[in-house]
Amino acid sequence: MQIAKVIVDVPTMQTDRPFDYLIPEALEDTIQPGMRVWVGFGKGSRKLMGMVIGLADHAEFDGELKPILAILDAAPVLDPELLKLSKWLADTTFAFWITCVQTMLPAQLKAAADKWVHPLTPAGHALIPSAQALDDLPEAALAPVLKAVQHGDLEVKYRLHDRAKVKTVAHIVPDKTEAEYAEIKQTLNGNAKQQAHLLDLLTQWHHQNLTPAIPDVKNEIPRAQITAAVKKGWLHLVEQEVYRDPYPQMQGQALTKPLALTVDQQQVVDQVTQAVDDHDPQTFLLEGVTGSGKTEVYLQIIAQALQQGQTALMLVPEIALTPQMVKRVRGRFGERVAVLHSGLSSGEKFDEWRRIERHEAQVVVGARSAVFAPLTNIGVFIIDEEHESSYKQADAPRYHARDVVLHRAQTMHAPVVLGSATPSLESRARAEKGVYTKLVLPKRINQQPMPPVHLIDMRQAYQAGGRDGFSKPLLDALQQRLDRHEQSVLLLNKRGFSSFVMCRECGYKVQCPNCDISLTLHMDSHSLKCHYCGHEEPIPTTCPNCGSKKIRYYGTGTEKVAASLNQLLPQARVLRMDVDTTRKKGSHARLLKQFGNHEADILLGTQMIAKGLDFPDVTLVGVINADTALGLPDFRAGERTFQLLTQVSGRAGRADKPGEVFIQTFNPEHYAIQYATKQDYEGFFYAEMAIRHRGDYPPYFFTMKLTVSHPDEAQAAKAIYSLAAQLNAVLSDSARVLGPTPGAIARLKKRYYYQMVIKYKREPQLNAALAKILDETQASVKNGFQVAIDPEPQSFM
DNA sequence: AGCACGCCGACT
DNA sequence: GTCGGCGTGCTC
Repeated sequence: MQIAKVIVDVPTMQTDRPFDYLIPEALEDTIQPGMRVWVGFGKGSRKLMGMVIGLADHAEFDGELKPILAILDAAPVLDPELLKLSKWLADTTFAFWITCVQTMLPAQLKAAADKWVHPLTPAGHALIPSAQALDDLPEAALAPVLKAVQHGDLEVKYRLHDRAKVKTVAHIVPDKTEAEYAEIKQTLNGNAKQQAHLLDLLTQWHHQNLTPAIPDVKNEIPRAQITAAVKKGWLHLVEQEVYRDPYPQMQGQALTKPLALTVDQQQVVDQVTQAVDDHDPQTFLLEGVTGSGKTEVYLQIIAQALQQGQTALMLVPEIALTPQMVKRVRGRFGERVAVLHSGLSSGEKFDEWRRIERHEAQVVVGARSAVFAPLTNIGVFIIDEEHESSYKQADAPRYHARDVVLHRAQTMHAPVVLGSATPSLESRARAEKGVYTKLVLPKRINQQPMPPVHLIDMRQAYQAGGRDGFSKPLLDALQQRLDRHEQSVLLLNKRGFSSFVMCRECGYKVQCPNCDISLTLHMDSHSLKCHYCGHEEPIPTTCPNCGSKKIRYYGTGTEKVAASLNQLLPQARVLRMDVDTTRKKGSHARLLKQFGNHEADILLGTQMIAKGLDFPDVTLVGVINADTALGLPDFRAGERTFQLLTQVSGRAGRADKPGEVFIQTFNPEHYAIQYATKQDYEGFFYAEMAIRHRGDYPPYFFTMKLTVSHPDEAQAAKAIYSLAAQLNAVLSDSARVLGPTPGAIARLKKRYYYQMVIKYKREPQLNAALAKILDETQASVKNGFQVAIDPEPQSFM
């Protein structure tokens, strides 16, 4: 008797364990761990997707076993390494095992079952003439249908819909001999020109043994002719699987050759390739200033792994923002590269995933979730811009891609390269302790100096002739670029800022009815929106509170700044780039292309313009508000500000045209801003470490955030205090507990949030205690409680 | 999550 | 007397 251990697609604590299922004889030799299956679960005949996590020859469960109903995959979709990784992920992030499995697979493999009603009797037939999805029924029809099901007039069946659609293209296969085609051509009417042409082509294809794809010949013959020819038996069509290529424009291009390396670069490449050769799972921290040639170093390291017959995994923060990186990697390794990121359609993602799984791609470039790419025999892992907070997933499973990489690298015995101009404090501190090997690229390639950075004290800006948030020096510098036909980039640090509507008379701000925050102004849709729950309402003309007409817009959105620029520099063409103007797929690339084509003089945008921009004619970078993030109650505020300023500063100037940077700030003496001005990472690191040490923050302490929410505020508060008491009982004296406190947004989607943060050095009992808490609170989930545990949270609000 | 079992109010 | 409300407990 063969038994399969299956975890089912029910993400709850009680079901977060394997269940035993009987393997039908017919499936005995086929079924393997890592395959998705279809199983019945629970009373009734509810059917679900499950994942086989192991096989056994006897059941541990002594009740009656249900059988596996079907296997959904011809081959395992998770190999043993990834299957093990899924369990590790569940344990370390306090997430359900099945949730981890789902996040590791492309969305198209998330199979779900729909309920369909089928008529059984004439009475049932009268109600539902033919089979129909239960979810499609109008609300009102539901009750009588359910009644009919109980009476036996209708039957509910489960229909599994796997979204894993494979795209195919029809190919033309000539069915007759050349002689036969010639014969047919004789019988044609003289004006049947298209048919004659098709016969000529068929003759030619038959001769050359070709089976062309329809899209490739659709300009030569109309589709109708082909359909008619199929009927006449001249040819038949064969559907062939194709991959949806996210970068078709790169096909067939010649591969780039490795570039000559500087002495510094060569040293880095040598050290890492040595570790690749030795299968030495050590971690390198590559500290390289902007323009120091990190990418070429990555490419040559990857080449070494490939040469050994191994594969390579490279993570980048968000590919949509760094198209150049994909271009460079694909340019070097061509078709061997698979790309995985959120900008792809789910079909494209699925196809790239399958190319990896079938070993057709050996190099993967992707954003956070690409860390689960089904590569085998990985020779090297690379994380570019390793300090980026987007590597941490904000919702379950709350993993950090860096930790997953380090774990996979251990099992694969492969080295890891963490690259950044401004490494995270955590990584840099590990290098300090010798846990990571520090590598440095201190110089920009071509010896180009860093652009001079001017700090502008905004407390005096208005006396000195500044207007509308722009200081005089920045305005002058912008005007100068306009005169010289050079381009400028303006960064609006939007973190902690949003545009809102406020009444001048009574100070009333329009709030979201579901959440405890102000609504954000959107001029494009002429409405107020809640960024958290999606609530939308029209902009009021009078104050809802006091009835005054003196309602006006506040904030520093890019719209408002663009409007000011229009007034101050009327001749400047301004391109806005933010979440609003880049929401549509491809609009990001389109805007960048426009700017690259000189269709605008000034690119104005938020965080997203700080990354990967590379325009030779940009000679001015201006930061409108450097310090909006500094006021936030977040111990990483200084680090984030330093990183952002350093990053944008590197965007100004090229070899022939020296650049300049202007940073406007209300805190010119702040250490993060000071060190950023001097482009002094090491100085910043030691200053920040001292502060972290004083405050018992990472990297000196680990952190763990617990959040409890409930529709009733008192319930939520009560629950978090009881959790705090439970944890305090197991924590040692060296641990620090912050809170409990109400969440920064105390109410969200009609739920009240309370949270606490634990800072600790070593708490052997903590994980077990948290697991226990999760287990116990699960029982209360149906009473409206939600508990979330976030290891090393990125946000403390 | 879903579905069934189970124990208390307004109806044929 | 029954139909049906949703509390609670299990799912191989």
